[in-house]
Amino acid sequence: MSLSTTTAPRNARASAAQAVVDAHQADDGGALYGITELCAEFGITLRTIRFYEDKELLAPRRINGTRVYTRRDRARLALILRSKAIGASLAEIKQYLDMYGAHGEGRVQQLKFVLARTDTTIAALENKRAHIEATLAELRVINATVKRALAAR
Amino acid sequence: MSLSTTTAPRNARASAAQAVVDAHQADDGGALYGITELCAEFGITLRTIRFYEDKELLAPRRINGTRVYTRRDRARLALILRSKAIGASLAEIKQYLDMYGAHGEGRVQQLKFVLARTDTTIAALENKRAHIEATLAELRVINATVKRALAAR
DNA sequence: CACCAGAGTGACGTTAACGTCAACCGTCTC
DNA sequence: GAGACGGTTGACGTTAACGTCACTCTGGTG
Repeated sequence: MSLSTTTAPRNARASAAQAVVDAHQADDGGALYGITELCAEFGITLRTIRFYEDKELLAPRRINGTRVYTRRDRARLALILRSKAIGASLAEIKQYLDMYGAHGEGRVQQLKFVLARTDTTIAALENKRAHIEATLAELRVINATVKRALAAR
Repeated sequence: MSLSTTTAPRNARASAAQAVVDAHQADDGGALYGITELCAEFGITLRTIRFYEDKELLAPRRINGTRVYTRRDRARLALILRSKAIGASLAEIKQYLDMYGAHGEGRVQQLKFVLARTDTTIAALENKRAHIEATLAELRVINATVKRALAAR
Protein backbone atom coordinates (compact mmCIF):
# COMPACT_ATOMS: atom_id res chain seq x y z
CA MET A 1 0.00 0.00 0.00
CA SER A 2 2.94 2.36 0.56
CA LEU A 3 4.02 2.52 -3.03
CA SER A 4 4.24 5.69 -5.12
CA THR A 5 0.79 7.04 -4.36
CA THR A 6 2.24 10.51 -4.84
CA THR A 7 -0.54 12.47 -6.47
CA ALA A 8 1.87 14.46 -8.60
CA PRO A 9 0.96 17.17 -11.11
CA ARG A 10 0.57 16.01 -14.70
CA ASN A 11 3.96 17.27 -15.92
CA ALA A 12 5.79 15.58 -13.11
CA ARG A 13 3.98 12.33 -13.83
CA ALA A 14 5.44 12.07 -17.32
CA SER A 15 9.00 12.68 -16.22
CA ALA A 16 8.59 10.29 -13.32
CA ALA A 17 7.46 7.67 -15.79
CA GLN A 18 10.46 8.46 -17.98
CA ALA A 19 12.71 8.01 -14.97
CA VAL A 20 11.24 4.63 -14.14
CA VAL A 21 11.64 3.44 -17.69
CA ASP A 22 15.22 4.73 -17.84
CA ALA A 23 16.06 3.14 -14.52
CA HIS A 24 14.86 -0.17 -15.79
CA GLN A 25 17.08 0.12 -18.83
CA ALA A 26 20.23 1.20 -17.01
CA ASP A 27 22.35 -1.63 -15.75
CA ASP A 28 24.01 -1.56 -12.40
CA GLY A 29 24.49 1.63 -10.42
CA GLY A 30 26.32 -0.32 -7.77
CA ALA A 31 23.45 -0.69 -5.33
CA LEU A 32 22.83 -4.31 -4.39
CA TYR A 33 20.17 -5.93 -2.22
CA GLY A 34 19.60 -9.22 -0.46
CA ILE A 35 16.38 -11.13 -0.58
CA THR A 36 15.30 -10.39 3.00
CA GLU A 37 16.10 -6.75 2.46
CA LEU A 38 13.71 -6.53 -0.46
CA CYS A 39 11.09 -8.53 1.40
CA ALA A 40 11.16 -6.13 4.31
CA GLU A 41 11.08 -3.12 2.02
CA PHE A 42 8.07 -4.28 0.03
CA GLY A 43 6.32 -6.21 2.77
CA ILE A 44 6.32 -9.59 1.06
CA THR A 45 7.69 -13.00 2.03
CA LEU A 46 10.79 -14.85 0.91
CA ARG A 47 8.61 -17.50 -0.63
CA THR A 48 6.88 -14.91 -2.77
CA ILE A 49 10.09 -13.58 -4.27
CA ARG A 50 11.33 -17.09 -4.99
CA PHE A 51 8.00 -17.86 -6.56
CA TYR A 52 8.34 -14.87 -8.88
CA GLU A 53 11.75 -16.14 -9.85
CA ASP A 54 10.27 -19.55 -10.56
CA LYS A 55 7.85 -17.84 -12.89
CA GLU A 56 10.72 -15.98 -14.53
CA LEU A 57 9.56 -12.56 -13.46
CA LEU A 58 12.88 -12.00 -11.73
CA ALA A 59 16.34 -13.31 -12.48
CA PRO A 60 18.80 -12.13 -9.85
CA ARG A 61 22.46 -13.06 -9.94
CA ARG A 62 23.75 -15.76 -7.70
CA ILE A 63 26.82 -15.57 -5.56
CA ASN A 64 27.56 -18.93 -4.04
CA GLY A 65 23.94 -19.76 -4.60
CA THR A 66 22.73 -16.70 -2.74
CA ARG A 67 20.45 -14.36 -4.65
CA VAL A 68 21.79 -10.87 -5.23
CA TYR A 69 19.50 -8.16 -6.58
CA THR A 70 20.55 -5.06 -8.51
CA ARG A 71 18.69 -1.76 -8.69
CA ARG A 72 17.15 -3.00 -11.88
CA ASP A 73 15.83 -6.14 -10.20
CA ARG A 74 14.44 -3.93 -7.49
CA ALA A 75 12.65 -1.80 -10.08
CA ARG A 76 11.20 -4.91 -11.67
CA LEU A 77 9.90 -6.09 -8.34
CA ALA A 78 8.28 -2.71 -7.75
CA LEU A 79 6.61 -2.98 -11.15
CA ILE A 80 5.38 -6.46 -10.37
CA LEU A 81 3.79 -5.39 -7.12
CA ARG A 82 2.20 -2.31 -8.62
CA SER A 83 0.81 -4.34 -11.48
CA LYS A 84 -0.62 -6.79 -9.02
CA ALA A 85 -2.25 -3.90 -7.20
CA ILE A 86 -4.14 -2.95 -10.33
CA GLY A 87 -5.40 -6.48 -10.75
CA ALA A 88 -3.07 -8.08 -13.27
CA SER A 89 -2.17 -11.76 -13.25
CA LEU A 90 1.46 -12.80 -13.06
CA ALA A 91 1.25 -13.98 -16.65
CA GLU A 92 0.17 -10.51 -17.73
CA ILE A 93 2.84 -8.94 -15.61
CA LYS A 94 5.45 -11.00 -17.37
CA GLN A 95 4.34 -9.40 -20.61
CA TYR A 96 4.56 -5.93 -19.08
CA LEU A 97 8.10 -6.65 -18.02
CA ASP A 98 9.03 -7.79 -21.50
CA MET A 99 7.84 -4.45 -22.79
CA TYR A 100 9.89 -2.57 -20.24
CA GLY A 101 12.93 -4.60 -21.07
CA ALA A 102 12.88 -4.98 -24.82
CA HIS A 103 12.35 -1.55 -26.35
CA GLY A 104 16.01 -0.71 -26.67
CA GLU A 105 17.28 -3.53 -28.83
CA GLY A 106 17.09 -2.69 -32.49
CA ARG A 107 15.29 -5.27 -34.61
CA VAL A 108 12.37 -3.66 -36.42
CA GLN A 109 10.22 -6.76 -36.17
CA GLN A 110 10.53 -6.78 -32.42
CA LEU A 111 9.94 -3.05 -32.12
CA LYS A 112 6.68 -3.41 -34.01
CA PHE A 113 5.68 -6.18 -31.70
CA VAL A 114 6.38 -4.08 -28.63
CA LEU A 115 4.47 -1.22 -30.19
CA ALA A 116 1.43 -3.39 -30.79
CA ARG A 117 1.50 -4.76 -27.29
CA THR A 118 1.89 -1.39 -25.61
CA ASP A 119 -1.05 -0.18 -27.68
CA THR A 120 -3.36 -2.98 -26.61
CA THR A 121 -2.15 -2.85 -23.02
CA ILE A 122 -2.75 0.89 -22.90
CA ALA A 123 -6.24 0.36 -24.29
CA ALA A 124 -6.97 -2.32 -21.71
CA LEU A 125 -5.80 -0.11 -18.88
CA GLU A 126 -7.85 2.83 -20.10
CA ASN A 127 -10.84 0.54 -20.21
CA LYS A 128 -10.19 -0.58 -16.67
CA ARG A 129 -9.83 3.00 -15.57
CA ALA A 130 -13.22 3.75 -17.11
CA HIS A 131 -14.74 0.93 -15.06
CA ILE A 132 -13.22 2.42 -11.95
CA GLU A 133 -14.55 5.87 -12.81
CA ALA A 134 -18.05 4.46 -13.16
CA THR A 135 -17.85 2.56 -9.91
CA LEU A 136 -16.49 5.63 -8.16
CA ALA A 137 -19.35 7.70 -9.48
CA GLU A 138 -21.88 5.23 -8.11
CA LEU A 139 -20.18 4.98 -4.75
CA ARG A 140 -20.21 8.77 -4.50
CA VAL A 141 -23.93 8.77 -5.14
CA ILE A 142 -24.44 6.27 -2.35
CA ASN A 143 -22.11 8.20 -0.11
CA ALA A 144 -23.93 11.47 -0.70
CA THR A 145 -27.35 9.87 -0.29
CA VAL A 146 -26.40 8.35 3.03
CA LYS A 147 -24.89 11.62 4.18
CA ARG A 148 -28.13 13.43 3.41
CA ALA A 149 -30.16 10.77 5.19
CA LEU A 150 -28.00 11.22 8.25
CA ALA A 151 -28.15 15.00 8.13
CA ALA A 152 -31.96 14.86 8.03
CA ARG A 153 -31.79 12.54 11.04
CA MET B 1 -15.68 -6.57 -22.47
CA SER B 2 -18.83 -5.14 -24.01
CA LEU B 3 -20.05 -3.47 -20.84
CA SER B 4 -20.74 0.22 -20.47
CA THR B 5 -17.46 1.50 -21.85
CA THR B 6 -19.33 4.58 -23.02
CA THR B 7 -16.89 7.41 -22.51
CA ALA B 8 -19.61 9.82 -21.46
CA PRO B 9 -19.12 13.46 -20.50
CA ARG B 10 -18.70 14.19 -16.81
CA ASN B 11 -22.26 15.38 -16.19
CA ALA B 12 -23.74 12.33 -17.82
CA ARG B 13 -21.55 10.08 -15.75
CA ALA B 14 -23.06 11.27 -12.49
CA SER B 15 -26.65 10.86 -13.63
CA ALA B 16 -25.84 7.46 -15.09
CA ALA B 17 -24.47 6.45 -11.72
CA GLN B 18 -27.60 7.79 -10.07
CA ALA B 19 -29.68 5.71 -12.46
CA VAL B 20 -27.77 2.54 -11.66
CA VAL B 21 -28.12 3.09 -7.95
CA ASP B 22 -31.83 3.83 -8.32
CA ALA B 23 -32.37 0.80 -10.49
CA HIS B 24 -30.80 -1.36 -7.87
CA GLN B 25 -33.13 0.03 -5.23
CA ALA B 26 -36.32 -0.30 -7.25
CA ASP B 27 -38.03 -3.63 -6.99
CA ASP B 28 -39.58 -5.37 -9.90
CA GLY B 29 -40.44 -3.61 -13.14
CA GLY B 30 -41.93 -6.81 -14.46
CA ALA B 31 -38.96 -7.87 -16.56
CA LEU B 32 -37.81 -11.42 -15.77
CA TYR B 33 -34.89 -13.47 -17.03
CA GLY B 34 -33.81 -17.10 -17.07
CA ILE B 35 -30.36 -18.28 -16.21
CA THR B 36 -29.29 -19.15 -19.75
CA GLU B 37 -30.59 -15.82 -20.94
CA LEU B 38 -28.34 -13.95 -18.53
CA CYS B 39 -25.42 -16.21 -19.35
CA ALA B 40 -25.73 -15.45 -23.02
CA GLU B 41 -26.13 -11.74 -22.40
CA PHE B 42 -23.05 -11.41 -20.21
CA GLY B 43 -20.99 -14.14 -21.79
CA ILE B 44 -20.58 -16.29 -18.71
CA THR B 45 -21.43 -19.92 -17.94
CA LEU B 46 -24.26 -21.45 -15.96
CA ARG B 47 -21.78 -22.75 -13.45
CA THR B 48 -20.49 -19.24 -12.84
CA ILE B 49 -23.92 -17.84 -12.01
CA ARG B 50 -24.67 -20.74 -9.71
CA PHE B 51 -21.31 -20.23 -8.09
CA TYR B 52 -22.15 -16.60 -7.38
CA GLU B 53 -25.38 -17.73 -5.82
CA ASP B 54 -23.48 -20.18 -3.66
CA LYS B 55 -21.36 -17.27 -2.47
CA GLU B 56 -24.53 -15.27 -1.79
CA LEU B 57 -23.82 -12.61 -4.36
CA LEU B 58 -27.14 -13.38 -6.03
CA ALA B 59 -30.42 -14.68 -4.65
CA PRO B 60 -32.92 -15.22 -7.46
CA ARG B 61 -36.43 -16.48 -6.82
CA ARG B 62 -37.27 -20.08 -7.52
CA ILE B 63 -40.24 -21.38 -9.43
CA ASN B 64 -40.43 -25.15 -9.24
CA GLY B 65 -36.76 -25.09 -8.45
CA THR B 66 -35.91 -23.07 -11.54
CA ARG B 67 -34.08 -19.80 -10.98
CA VAL B 68 -35.90 -16.64 -12.02
CA TYR B 69 -34.05 -13.33 -12.14
CA THR B 70 -35.56 -9.85 -11.83
CA ARG B 71 -34.19 -6.63 -13.27
CA ARG B 72 -32.58 -6.01 -9.93
CA ASP B 73 -30.80 -9.35 -10.00
CA ARG B 74 -29.62 -8.49 -13.46
CA ALA B 75 -28.23 -5.17 -12.23
CA ARG B 76 -26.42 -6.97 -9.42
CA LEU B 77 -24.87 -9.38 -11.89
CA ALA B 78 -23.69 -6.47 -14.02
CA LEU B 79 -22.12 -4.90 -10.95
CA ILE B 80 -20.40 -8.15 -10.07
CA LEU B 81 -18.87 -8.50 -13.50
CA ARG B 82 -17.75 -4.91 -13.65
CA SER B 83 -16.20 -5.18 -10.23
CA LYS B 84 -14.36 -8.28 -11.31
CA ALA B 85 -13.08 -6.39 -14.33
CA ILE B 86 -11.40 -3.87 -12.05
CA GLY B 87 -9.71 -6.61 -10.10
CA ALA B 88 -11.90 -7.10 -7.04
CA SER B 89 -12.30 -10.46 -5.32
CA LEU B 90 -15.74 -11.95 -4.88
CA ALA B 91 -15.49 -11.31 -1.17
CA GLU B 92 -14.91 -7.61 -1.83
CA ILE B 93 -17.70 -7.57 -4.36
CA LYS B 94 -20.06 -8.90 -1.76
CA GLN B 95 -19.28 -5.86 0.34
CA TYR B 96 -19.92 -3.55 -2.60
CA LEU B 97 -23.30 -5.15 -3.09
CA ASP B 98 -24.17 -4.69 0.56
CA MET B 99 -23.49 -1.00 0.12
CA TYR B 100 -25.71 -0.79 -2.92
CA GLY B 101 -28.48 -2.58 -1.15
CA ALA B 102 -28.50 -1.17 2.35
CA HIS B 103 -28.46 2.61 2.11
CA GLY B 104 -32.19 3.04 2.10
CA GLU B 105 -33.16 1.39 5.36
CA GLY B 106 -33.18 3.87 8.19
CA ARG B 107 -31.13 2.88 11.21
CA VAL B 108 -28.52 5.48 11.98
CA GLN B 109 -25.97 2.94 13.12
CA GLN B 110 -26.15 1.14 9.81
CA LEU B 111 -26.05 4.33 7.80
CA LYS B 112 -22.83 5.32 9.51
CA PHE B 113 -21.42 1.93 8.73
CA VAL B 114 -22.28 2.26 5.05
CA LEU B 115 -20.82 5.75 5.04
CA ALA B 116 -17.54 4.52 6.49
CA ARG B 117 -17.32 1.68 4.01
CA THR B 118 -18.08 3.80 0.98
CA ASP B 119 -15.38 6.21 2.17
CA THR B 120 -12.70 3.55 2.44
CA THR B 121 -13.79 1.85 -0.76
CA ILE B 122 -13.67 5.15 -2.62
CA ALA B 123 -10.20 5.78 -1.25
CA ALA B 124 -9.04 2.32 -2.32
CA LEU B 125 -10.38 2.80 -5.82
CA GLU B 126 -8.78 6.21 -6.15
CA ASN B 127 -5.53 4.64 -5.08
CA LYS B 128 -5.92 1.93 -7.69
CA ARG B 129 -6.70 4.53 -10.30
CA ALA B 130 -3.49 6.33 -9.40
CA HIS B 131 -1.56 3.11 -9.95
CA ILE B 132 -3.13 2.77 -13.33
CA GLU B 133 -2.31 6.37 -14.22
CA ALA B 134 1.33 5.75 -13.37
CA THR B 135 1.49 2.55 -15.37
CA LEU B 136 -0.22 4.25 -18.30
CA ALA B 137 2.30 7.07 -18.20
CA GLU B 138 5.17 4.60 -18.34
CA LEU B 139 3.65 2.60 -21.14
CA ARG B 140 3.17 5.81 -23.12
CA VAL B 141 6.84 6.58 -22.67
CA ILE B 142 7.76 3.18 -24.00
CA ASN B 143 5.28 3.50 -26.82
CA ALA B 144 6.64 6.89 -27.86
CA THR B 145 10.24 5.73 -27.59
CA VAL B 146 9.63 2.74 -29.79
CA LYS B 147 7.75 4.87 -32.29
CA ARG B 148 10.70 7.22 -32.54
CA ALA B 149 13.11 4.33 -32.93
CA LEU B 150 11.03 3.00 -35.79
CA ALA B 151 10.71 6.39 -37.45
CA ALA B 152 14.50 6.81 -37.40
CA ARG B 153 14.72 3.32 -38.90
C1' DC C 1 35.83 -27.70 15.97
C1' DA C 2 31.02 -27.31 17.21
C1' DC C 3 27.34 -24.68 16.44
C1' DC C 4 23.91 -21.57 14.79
C1' DA C 5 21.52 -18.23 11.86
C1' DG C 6 20.37 -17.17 7.32
C1' DA C 7 19.58 -18.83 2.73
C1' DG C 8 18.22 -22.50 -0.57
C1' DT C 9 15.53 -26.57 -2.37
C1' DG C 10 11.82 -29.82 -3.04
C1' DA C 11 7.30 -31.57 -1.73
C1' DC C 12 3.06 -30.91 -0.26
C1' DG C 13 -1.03 -28.08 1.52
C1' DT C 14 -4.32 -24.19 0.68
C1' DT C 15 -7.61 -20.73 -1.06
C1' DA C 16 -10.31 -18.60 -4.76
C1' DA C 17 -12.88 -19.14 -8.72
C1' DC C 18 -14.54 -21.63 -11.43
C1' DG C 19 -14.95 -26.24 -15.00
C1' DT C 20 -16.51 -31.01 -15.71
C1' DC C 21 -19.29 -34.90 -15.10
C1' DA C 22 -22.94 -37.82 -13.70
C1' DA C 23 -27.39 -38.43 -12.09
C1' DC C 24 -31.90 -36.72 -11.28
C1' DC C 25 -36.35 -33.93 -12.03
C1' DG C 26 -40.24 -31.34 -14.33
C1' DT C 27 -42.38 -30.09 -18.67
C1' DC C 28 -43.55 -30.33 -23.49
C1' DT C 29 -44.21 -32.97 -27.52
C1' DC C 30 -45.29 -36.67 -30.23
C1' DG D 1 -46.14 -42.88 -21.98
C1' DA D 2 -41.52 -42.29 -23.87
C1' DG D 3 -38.17 -39.32 -25.21
C1' DA D 4 -36.01 -35.00 -25.43
C1' DC D 5 -34.88 -30.70 -23.25
C1' DG D 6 -33.64 -27.50 -19.96
C1' DG D 7 -32.60 -26.99 -15.36
C1' DT D 8 -30.66 -28.64 -10.57
C1' DT D 9 -27.60 -30.70 -7.40
C1' DG D 10 -23.49 -32.88 -5.58
C1' DA D 11 -18.77 -34.50 -6.15
C1' DC D 12 -14.62 -33.98 -7.91
C1' DG D 13 -10.91 -31.76 -10.91
C1' DT D 14 -8.16 -27.54 -12.05
C1' DT D 15 -5.33 -23.31 -12.19
C1' DA D 16 -3.04 -19.41 -9.99
C1' DA D 17 -0.58 -17.71 -6.27
C1' DC D 18 1.23 -18.44 -2.76
C1' DG D 19 2.13 -20.79 2.49
C1' DT D 20 4.23 -24.50 5.27
C1' DC D 21 7.42 -27.94 6.39
C1' DA D 22 11.43 -30.59 6.42
C1' DC D 23 15.92 -30.79 5.24
C1' DT D 24 20.36 -29.19 3.39
C1' DC D 25 24.14 -26.02 2.73
C1' DT D 26 27.17 -22.23 3.86
C1' DG D 27 29.52 -18.58 6.34
C1' DG D 28 30.90 -16.76 10.42
C1' DT D 29 31.65 -16.96 15.80
C1' DG D 30 33.28 -18.49 20.19
